[in-house]
Amino acid sequence: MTVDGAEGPREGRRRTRRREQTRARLLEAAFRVFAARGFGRVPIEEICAAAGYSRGAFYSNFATLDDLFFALYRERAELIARQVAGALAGDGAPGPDVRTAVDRVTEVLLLDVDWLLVKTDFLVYAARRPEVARALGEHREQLRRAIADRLARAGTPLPAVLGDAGTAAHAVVAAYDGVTTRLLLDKDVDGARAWLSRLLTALLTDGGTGGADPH
Amino acid sequence: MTVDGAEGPREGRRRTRRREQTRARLLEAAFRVFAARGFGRVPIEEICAAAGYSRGAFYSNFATLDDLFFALYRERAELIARQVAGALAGDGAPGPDVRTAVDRVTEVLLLDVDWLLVKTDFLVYAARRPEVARALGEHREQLRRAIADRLARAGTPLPAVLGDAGTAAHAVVAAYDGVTTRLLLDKDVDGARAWLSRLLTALLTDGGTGGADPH
DNA sequence: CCCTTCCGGTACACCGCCGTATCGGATACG
DNA sequence: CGTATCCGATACGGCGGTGTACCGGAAGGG
Repeated sequence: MTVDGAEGPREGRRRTRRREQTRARLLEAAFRVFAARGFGRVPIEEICAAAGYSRGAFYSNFATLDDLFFALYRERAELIARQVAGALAGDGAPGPDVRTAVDRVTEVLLLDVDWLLVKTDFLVYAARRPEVARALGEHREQLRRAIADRLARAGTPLPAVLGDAGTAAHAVVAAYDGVTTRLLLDKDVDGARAWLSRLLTALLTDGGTGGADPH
Repeated sequence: MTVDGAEGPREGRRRTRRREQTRARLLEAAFRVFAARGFGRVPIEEICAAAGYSRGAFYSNFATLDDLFFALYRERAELIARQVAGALAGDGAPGPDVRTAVDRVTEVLLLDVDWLLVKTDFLVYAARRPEVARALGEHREQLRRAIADRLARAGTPLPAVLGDAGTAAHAVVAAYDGVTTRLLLDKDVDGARAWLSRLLTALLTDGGTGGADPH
């Protein structure tokens, strides 16, 4: 009730230093454990152990395991989104060089199989929870729009079948998802990158040979 | 020890009538429950209840829940494979009408969201078990080859970027997987079908407008 | 029509994990 | 440097699910 005027981070905590530390460590450990064993097969204690804590720390920072999982996804997804946006915006003038942009984004998106594992876990998790599905859908939509913008900026001749940049961006996302599926099974990151690059070339250009040949 | 000569289905069971019945019912119930709640979140008893049995029936027919899950996937996957093969082989002469074949296969593959849910569960399950991943990979390879054959038989001009029919078949599978991912989130089967059709058209032809417009 | 064989129901013991309550030690503030 | 506050470790009760042992009764075989 006191009206101490300052900028006021007054809502909630006071002893935030240590807390954030452990929270971060828990999230990081959770990522490793989830990647290795899959969400839903992981007891809370295992994450705590991996992070070097006991369950008390967990219950002090998260309400439930779903809670942590959601937080984890949010954090990493936003990181990736920023990287992708950076890779898309950061290239030079709105040149028609879509290929370069494609390769750069490909590198960001298909970097880490562990992330793909967790992301897919999150997908099936979301698929059965309308609320979560909406959130995930919006996040994907965001990415899609970034791609569409970049495509539009390029102003290159998109194949007639795809129509506008928005549709083409959908195609790009679909290709990414498709390649991901295969990558989850054969774990061949380099092959997947090459293959995605080739797929995108096929989608975004009318003819023209190109793309690295798949391994 | 008696050598009764007949054709001899003598290995194992004798009271097979009832048994197969319950096994089938358990599998069917498991499919429903897994689709609704996801593998890994389902206690054995829930499946039994859905099938109208008690846990005794389960343990009499399966060793573990993983066991049942695997059997379930095998059964359904082979069913689908047969349907796809049929749809591909069953169309007329090796005409260049790839579009028709595409649409027909699309209908089979994107028929049932429940199946896609279970299939994706199985994917993440397999992604963490090399043995299972190999098996699943081989099954996909089989499907891929059927598609490649059909594509080769069509003898139509595939875009240069994709190269041979085998590569093009990979692209088809990737597109299917990609569309699946989105479908899991928005549950729009008709939209997904139209979209897949369009994607495949873009991939398999050089230019040419075509494909139903997405909803 | 008996009887052998097996199937599926029931009861039990066990274990893993969860969530909470409590407490000692660490940390920021005056 | 004292002290109020918070954080995370530990201990406990409880529940849910598993796997097994046992048994009654159904389904084929003769």
